[in-house]
Amino acid sequence: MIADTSSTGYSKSTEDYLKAIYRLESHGGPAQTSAIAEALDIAPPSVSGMVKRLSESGLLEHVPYRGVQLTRAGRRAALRMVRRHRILETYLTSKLGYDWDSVHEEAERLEHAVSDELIERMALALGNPRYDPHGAPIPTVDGDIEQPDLLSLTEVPVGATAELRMVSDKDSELLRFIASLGLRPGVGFEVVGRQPFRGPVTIRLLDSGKKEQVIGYELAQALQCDVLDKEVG
Amino acid sequence: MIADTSSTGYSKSTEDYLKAIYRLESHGGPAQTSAIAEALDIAPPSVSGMVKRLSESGLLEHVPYRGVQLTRAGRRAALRMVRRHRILETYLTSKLGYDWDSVHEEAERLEHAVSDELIERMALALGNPRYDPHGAPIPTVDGDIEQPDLLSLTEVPVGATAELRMVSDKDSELLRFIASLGLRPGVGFEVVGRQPFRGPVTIRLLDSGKKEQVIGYELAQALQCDVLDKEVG
DNA sequence: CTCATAATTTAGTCTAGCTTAATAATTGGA
DNA sequence: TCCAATTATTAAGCTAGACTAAATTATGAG
Repeated sequence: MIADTSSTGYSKSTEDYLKAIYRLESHGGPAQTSAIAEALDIAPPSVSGMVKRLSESGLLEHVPYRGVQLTRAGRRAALRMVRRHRILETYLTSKLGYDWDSVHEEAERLEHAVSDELIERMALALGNPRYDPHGAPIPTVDGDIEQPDLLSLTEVPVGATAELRMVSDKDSELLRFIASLGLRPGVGFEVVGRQPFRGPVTIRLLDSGKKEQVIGYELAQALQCDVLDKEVG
Repeated sequence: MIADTSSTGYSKSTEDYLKAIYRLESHGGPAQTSAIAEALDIAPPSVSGMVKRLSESGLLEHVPYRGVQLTRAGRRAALRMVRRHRILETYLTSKLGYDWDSVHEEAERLEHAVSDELIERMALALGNPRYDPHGAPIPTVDGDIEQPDLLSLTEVPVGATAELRMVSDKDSELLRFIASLGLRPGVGFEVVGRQPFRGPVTIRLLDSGKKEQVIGYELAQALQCDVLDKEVG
């Protein structure tokens, strides 16, 4: 018997690989060995080995030296993990008082241990939420996931009104910082200005006193926004 | 790095061994290899190997061919797992609608993955409960555990009034069955009769219509009771 | 006290998943 | 076109934790 987890029979490692590959694929094209290694903080040869095992189990297809792509089964398993992770984050935040900058770690461990039943009970207790605390869409039980059409703040045109919709859950310092600026998913703002050469973006929040905030380029890149209204100047 | 879990650095296996050994010790004397093997459904030679590793890590003391005893550190770690398990069972039952006959499995997996922080948040949300849904005492954060002085139903004298206090969480069929008889921790009853030769025990419930129930010897052995009042006949 | 049986440990394997070192394939620039 | 740099793979080896088969120790009955 294998060191399996949450009742799928996949190991924790397998589940982590699938999730990472899913993410990489969604950023375009096949996932490269080095990118997987980087994402999981594992040496590249270890990835080669694991990729071989995963493709033998039919979870992905591997073209040597070219990269991997999830099969239908692989994608299903990956989306199941994504659902678990996001339901867990939502539950921990709204029912157990976790801050949005600290749930990621906890969910990262729990997602391998919870049963499907527990996830669905949590989802039910939450009223089947569609987004997690960072604004990321939660896949359905059937593995459907909304593909929101968002721009990073660096791409929102000056003068436009937009809404922050999604932030990565990975960097808790970043999350704490943007929360301190009054930014959370759902908060609207107007882009007041942007400096060239990867310079900062200035926005004015629409609520709470219409404060202006200057946001560095790196940070702005991490903020996924929905453009509500483009002021025609 | 080791396949560690909940932030203690101990592996899932280690945690399972400690818990099992703790249980066995509390049933008297040092835990024997074969008993550990039986409890964990593992072959005895595997236990010998693991016991060696655990004693090298200072979690237990091993006298070859005689058995093992937890060290202070081992007992602390074991009680931490017991606390986790019982808090989880209580939380799942009272906040997520699990039945008492199905929580054990879920808790068994989660106890290795949750952080101390999550356990304490759950405990707080529950009002720091002292007993789990099966009536078992929950160790404190400091590792103190109540040692309830109970008798199994087979030992409660005929004519006495008693209260069901604790049932093992391991056998979900048993749990379903006794629930169907109206028995739960806290339910009081009078022992009406008992047959010799490991025969059945007859009790009369004190509430809900004072129904009489006949309970087989095996089952009666599993019911831990507090004798409230011994009728002097 | 001795011997058979039961319990335990040792010896030798296996697998998953990781490592580093060495080899091979790909790609972009001159 | 060819070579250097990058990227990926193979090779060899490690650890935790399981297994079976064989050897050892303990125990209880005569």
